[in-house]
Amino acid sequence: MKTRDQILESADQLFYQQGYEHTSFSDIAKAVRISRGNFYHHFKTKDEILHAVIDLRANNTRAMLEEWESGHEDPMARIRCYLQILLTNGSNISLYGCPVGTLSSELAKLDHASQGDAVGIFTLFREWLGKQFSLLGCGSDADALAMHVLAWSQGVATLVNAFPDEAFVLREVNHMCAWLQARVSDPGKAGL
Amino acid sequence: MKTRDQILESADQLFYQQGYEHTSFSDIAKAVRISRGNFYHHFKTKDEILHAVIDLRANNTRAMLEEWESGHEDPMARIRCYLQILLTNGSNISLYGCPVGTLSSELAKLDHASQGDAVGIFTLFREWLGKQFSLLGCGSDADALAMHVLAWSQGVATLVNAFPDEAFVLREVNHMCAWLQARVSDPGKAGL
DNA sequence: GACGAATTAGGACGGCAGTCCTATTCTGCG
DNA sequence: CGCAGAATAGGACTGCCGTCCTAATTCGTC
Repeated sequence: MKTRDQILESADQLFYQQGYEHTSFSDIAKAVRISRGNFYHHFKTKDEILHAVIDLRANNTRAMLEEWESGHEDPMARIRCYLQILLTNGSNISLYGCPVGTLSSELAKLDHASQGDAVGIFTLFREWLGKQFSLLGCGSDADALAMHVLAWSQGVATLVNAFPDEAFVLREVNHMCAWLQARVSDPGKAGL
Repeated sequence: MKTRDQILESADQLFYQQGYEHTSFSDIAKAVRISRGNFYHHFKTKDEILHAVIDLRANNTRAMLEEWESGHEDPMARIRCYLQILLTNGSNISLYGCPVGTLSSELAKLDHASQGDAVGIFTLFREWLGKQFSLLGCGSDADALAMHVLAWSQGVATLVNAFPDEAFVLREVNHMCAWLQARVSDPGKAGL
């Protein structure tokens, strides 16, 4: 495996676990077991690493979304795949929050130039969810529904990070699935 | 106004806008227009300032909750007060996110000793909301409903920070109010 | 007005951050 | 083998961080 990729992989993980600003070159160097000075050959600045990490995450996200799409014919089942991450990634989320949301929030506070790129990952989910709702015949509500699902899952991630409680996540995911079912089968009754 | 209080007020604001770690002593000194060395007389460490800021926020929160409680007889109206902050504080939230959620997330990543205190502010809202749901006759569901409302609002705050869009917040708050009404008047139909 | 305590200013300090340079080692290819 | 270019190690450099000290000033009280 190329050193550059190892750096990216470690940076990706450390940025998630410790935050971007709190992660130093030394931290990454220690993780990759490489000398500090060697970085300069692969990345000229810390911002450049961040940019590459966001790119990596975006590509991974795209691949995941495509996988869900090719794995399920039913758009509802696809959306459930999205909701399931809260459970399958539960332990990480309760420790570090959602990788997309926390990075976006941190960069917003730092007024960092890459904040837009981080939001871009949100946009991938937003448009993908919107597409699924369109396929379900939600028409002009599709984007609003996508935003609603995004917000819901973000909130659960934030809360479980504050109050680690697996039962809470399970309850909320079930609630979301039930709402999804009701909303699609009878748009009037389920609100929004 | 006492210097100590001015420091706290500025630190409170800067921690919110820039994050705890990204805010330096110099930043606060500049805001209060005080010499850097003077800090040591009021606070021995940065952690001590953070602790005092969290205390301040907790007290402000308690006061706000009591105000809502004494201002409205109807528990539903009280809960709506909570939901309204998303609108009245909309511009700050879209710029910096929720003060409670973002601080809690940051401290979780820093593995900071005060993270528990920050979560304590969440707990204030949680228990207050739970109390209102109890008064509405939700019995053993009260805490779950409180967590649900908390998660919902957190998610909206995170999303509007990523996608500044006032219409989205308005839509979600209306949705929440409608859900609240439905859930209380007919627990079975509205789910959870 | 004088004195002791509280407050303030200014800067010293050690440490680590991000950046950048240079000398050395590795690697692929004629 | 020999050589050019890539990759690596180690450390120098500047600058800011949090912390802490000391001297000067202000302030309340007798």
